[in-house]
Amino acid sequence: MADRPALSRAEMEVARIVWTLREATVRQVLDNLPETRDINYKTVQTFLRRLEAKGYLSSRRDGRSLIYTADARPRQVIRDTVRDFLNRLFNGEPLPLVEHLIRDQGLEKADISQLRALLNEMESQPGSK
Amino acid sequence: MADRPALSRAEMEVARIVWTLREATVRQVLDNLPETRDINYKTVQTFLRRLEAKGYLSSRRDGRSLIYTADARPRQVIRDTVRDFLNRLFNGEPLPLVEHLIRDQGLEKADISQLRALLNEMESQPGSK
DNA sequence: GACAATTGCGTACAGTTGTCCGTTTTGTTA
DNA sequence: TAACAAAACGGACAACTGTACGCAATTGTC
Repeated sequence: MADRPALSRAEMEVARIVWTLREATVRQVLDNLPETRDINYKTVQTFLRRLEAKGYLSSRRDGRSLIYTADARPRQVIRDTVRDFLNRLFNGEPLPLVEHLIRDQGLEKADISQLRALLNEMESQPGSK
Repeated sequence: MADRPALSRAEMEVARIVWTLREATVRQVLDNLPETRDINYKTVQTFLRRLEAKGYLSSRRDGRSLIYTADARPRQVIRDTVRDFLNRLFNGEPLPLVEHLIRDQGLEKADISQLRALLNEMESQPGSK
């Protein structure tokens, strides 16, 4: 697990899409960004290039295009990113953020029951770490 | 509610401390940063200066020192920051982040019951938003 | 009052980030 | 096969970030 340089906000946004799709070209990433996100093809291309340089993605050629795939383990990257966010904004404590999400970020009613189920599940199992 | 330039990660870290203390000098912010955070007095000073320039804090003089206080509404700033984070990492959906926090960020057993209580509370009330 | 400590103020600076352009290469199609 | 469209490649660049120094002014201490 090489120690890679940190991801910027925009880089993370792009990397996540590749991870979700499992693999993607510049064009596909562009198409999968939210419509509200106004961004140029070339810009996305730059981010993917940088992500590869930083060791987060690999690329292979397919005809005229490059296909990017995960190199670092996404799960771990997300965990680290969230942890950093937690440290800076919530004193490192997850619960206050959960509370904030529930109270201030419009968690739906349906989500609540799903959450409750998750809590039950957690309780029946010993700390999974 | 002026449209202020976004806060960088480090700026946010510093701003949050001022908000928590309600007001603070450079020295106080420095003292309230986590011990693991190795950072120079002058650097903190720079951040506070920039935060004022960006319209997030005001300062008033008290003898030799400057006391910084909130200018923007912290609640709103945090909400916006979390929302941005959510958009980039979790497709804008709060529930997956909550799940991540519970599963992957070591939520304690005690937290679980507290969370359950919160859920009950939410359910008894109509959407607060 | 002299000296040390503390603070503000101005300044600096390399690295990162977000954004994109111009040129070249490579499949595709008339 | 010549022309076209779509990509890559490589370069650019201003703004922002994180980090901190040096100096002067203020204040506390002996």
